[in-house]
Amino acid sequence: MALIRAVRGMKDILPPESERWQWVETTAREVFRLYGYRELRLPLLERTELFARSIGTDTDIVAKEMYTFIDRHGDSVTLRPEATAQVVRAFLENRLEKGAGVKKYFLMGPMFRYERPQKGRYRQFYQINCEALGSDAPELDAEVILMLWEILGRLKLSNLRLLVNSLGCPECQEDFKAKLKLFLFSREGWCPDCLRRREVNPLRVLDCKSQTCRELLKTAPVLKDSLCEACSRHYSRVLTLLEQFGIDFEEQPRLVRGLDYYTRTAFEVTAAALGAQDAVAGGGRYNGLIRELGGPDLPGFGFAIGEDRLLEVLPEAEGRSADQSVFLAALGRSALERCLTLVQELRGAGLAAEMDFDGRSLKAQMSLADRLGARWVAILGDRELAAGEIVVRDMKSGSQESIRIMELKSALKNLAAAEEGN
RNA sequence: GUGGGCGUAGCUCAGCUGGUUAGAGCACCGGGUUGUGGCCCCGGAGGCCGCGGGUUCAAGUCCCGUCGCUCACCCCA
Repeated sequence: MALIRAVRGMKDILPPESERWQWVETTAREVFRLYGYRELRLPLLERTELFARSIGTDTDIVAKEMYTFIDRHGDSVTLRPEATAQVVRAFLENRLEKGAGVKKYFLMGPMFRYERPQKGRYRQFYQINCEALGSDAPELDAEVILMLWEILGRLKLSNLRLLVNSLGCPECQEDFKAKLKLFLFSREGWCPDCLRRREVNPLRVLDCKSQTCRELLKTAPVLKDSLCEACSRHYSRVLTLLEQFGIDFEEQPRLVRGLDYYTRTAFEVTAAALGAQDAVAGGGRYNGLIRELGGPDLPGFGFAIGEDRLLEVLPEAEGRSADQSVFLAALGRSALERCLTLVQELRGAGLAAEMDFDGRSLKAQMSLADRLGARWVAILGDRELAAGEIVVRDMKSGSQESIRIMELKSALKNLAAAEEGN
């Protein structure tokens, strides 16, 4: 019978890889805590109109990549393709704007987009999201980017590039789009995709990968020149702060974002090792979004880390759990009985402890302990039982000694603590 | 949605121009004597060669189709 396979574009995350995921998430949580960000846990399913209204009907995400279906009640619902829209929805629905100061949230979990899978792109993929609502200060932009940088740094990621740009406010964008369109239609030789883009979404021509388009774009108008006074000041303040924070960044005047709601600061973190899908994180400011979704006119800033991609560039050695576990090897029936309670005592003391119930030979149990990655093995046979002792073996060094059974718990705790100190 | 590459053991892969019972390394199970893992030695189990059809005396090998994986385009985290 043919086995049932996972749905296309969706993958299982298994040990030991899952431990690396935990480590990434734990690290991010810790940094979020330091900066005052608190966790939001939101549904995977939202009403379809939420994404249509926020992301933009003409974007690819909404036009052809959403998992949308009609539920049993006849409502159109969609598996979230990104997080910002639903964070804003929850923010408004729960009246969180009444809170004090800048509202800072993070969220992690799966997102869904119906795309053709490839390296670094899955139909169910994971994001670590961060959103700060309620301030338009350039200091906030810079601080959030700094926080992202802190997370990436703690994860020992290197060879990353931070690309920054400003998309301006809707007025600047209007002005720029007009100039750009004029330019695009005054030149010949665009690739077929760009011929389409210059009609539908001219900004996207700017990051076309085709060689000929790039050549043509060299004389294209630059967003920066179309920024209004206020947007321009905001942008340069952000850049100054990033410099002060000692963050290496590159201005990327052609960086645009695929979602309609972005304004002013936009940024992306890329990793060359990833191949075509090289953005590990991306984000920016979205000053009109909250009002667009029916709320007050509040500004917002946020980013998303592509967790799957991040894991691909995470150094191999990082995030592996250290082996600190104990294996109890019992010889004979009565020893096994004694071990059953001992193993629980160890766990009660916070030590990871396991044993075998099948009455295998000591050799087999030692071998098992080794393969399970036990750091220490405690051996209990008739001889030890009679003497009230137990043998503790260090699996790394191979040395072992006999101690009182009563002292097992404290002895192992000391060993584990000593290990931790190194 | 479009294009390229690839489907042989749990994993990574050999298998020459079609020719007998399809191989290796790693992993797994057992053994190398009495109560001690890793290393070494010996043995074992494990494959409708993705699936369907065709050509042929003969197909893992050639042809067609199909499904899947993968990389790239598109788009994005």
